[in-house]
Amino acid sequence: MTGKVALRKAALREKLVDLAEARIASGGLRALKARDLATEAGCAVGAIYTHFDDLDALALEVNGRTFARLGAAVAEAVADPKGDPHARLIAMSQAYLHFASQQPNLWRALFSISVTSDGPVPHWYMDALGNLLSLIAEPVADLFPDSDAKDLDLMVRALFSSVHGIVLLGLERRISAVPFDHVERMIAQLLGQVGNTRLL
Amino acid sequence: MTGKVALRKAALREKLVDLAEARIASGGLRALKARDLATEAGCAVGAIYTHFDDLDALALEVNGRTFARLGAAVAEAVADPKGDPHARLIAMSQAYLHFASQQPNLWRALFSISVTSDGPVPHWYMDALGNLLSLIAEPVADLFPDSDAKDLDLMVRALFSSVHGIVLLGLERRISAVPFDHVERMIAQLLGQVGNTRLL
DNA sequence: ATACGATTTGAACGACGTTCATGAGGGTGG
DNA sequence: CCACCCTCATGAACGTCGTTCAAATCGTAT
Repeated sequence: MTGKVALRKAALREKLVDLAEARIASGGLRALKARDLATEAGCAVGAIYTHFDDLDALALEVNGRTFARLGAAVAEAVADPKGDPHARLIAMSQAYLHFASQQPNLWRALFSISVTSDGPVPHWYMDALGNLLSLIAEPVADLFPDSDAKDLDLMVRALFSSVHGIVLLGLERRISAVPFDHVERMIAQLLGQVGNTRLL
Repeated sequence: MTGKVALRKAALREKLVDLAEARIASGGLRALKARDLATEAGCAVGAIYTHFDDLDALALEVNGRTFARLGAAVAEAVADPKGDPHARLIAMSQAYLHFASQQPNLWRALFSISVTSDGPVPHWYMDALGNLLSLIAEPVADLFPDSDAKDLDLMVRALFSSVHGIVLLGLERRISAVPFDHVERMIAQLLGQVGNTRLL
């Protein structure tokens, strides 16, 4: 039975990730403190560092979970591919907006960590982003049937970045005192413009 | 002569802002440390706090300068209003991109501080943003002559946020391994799509 | 039962932002 | 010209943070 310590170890690890997720969700990345975490988890501060290189690594683990849920939420929004390309793009974007607005701290952490940390991007990060982009690629390809793959890829990235920017600044009270449904309208307005002209 | 101490005081204040700007420019907001700053300025740590409430306030002062330069750069890009609305929008956006790419840390600080700090937004912040938005508003109004002011305002904000998002993610090596001129193309592609259809 | 190795402990370390009693030095009224 | 005052600069000190590490703990294999 080579498992008793392994089980405890795995349990503590998961508990730490759970607690870290809760703390980030409620107070943002800044609320992730080693001592608080250890106290709440019922272990010593040092124990954290037998499971994670540092707190950034722990936050990255939380980001992994968050990104998976985000991807699922967006994928679900286009699960059955009925509707014209515009409608699908808008549905995905609004799923993105809703996800971001319902858990702003977790969502923001997705993009804050990557700025901070210096190491290589984790594989799952690029994978998750790739999945998101490939979801967008289908309706975009329908909108620009005559464009080559390179232009389409740029347009997909441009649209993702655009929606991301609208959501980012839209959720920032300081910048846009814009109410929530205005953000929805901005997204719909922008995406409604796309696809009536050849690229470039 | 009620001025000798006032001069020294003003000089130190400006020196602190200069040094803070240089440190943020070279190492990001994280590189703004009270002790380093005091050492380089030739004063004691405590002196910083006679001029600024805290380091955030000092960084905010730097942001004020940065935002002014950013506004000037974008305004210069559309100084003489020849060219069609698309060309003007693209020129402004690429000025924005160039500014952000040439001083990424200062540019990022513009949007990092506002997330962190909790107080009310400084007046100059909203003013500077308003100026930027009004610059965009003119070509956008040309592109949508039949739309009402409310829709136009939303479209202006949507376009600003979109370009901001493209620049933000485009400069983030981790997310898009996209070379610089691809970012230019993404902006041109997106903006080229806008204005051929009625809004909403 | 004993010894080993992995895991946990929590005091300790260095760096950080910020504060505050103390000191120094121009501005001002006599 | 002097002495008082009051503002500003000083830098040691405080509390908090992330992180480390020698020592203790405790399954587990022999």
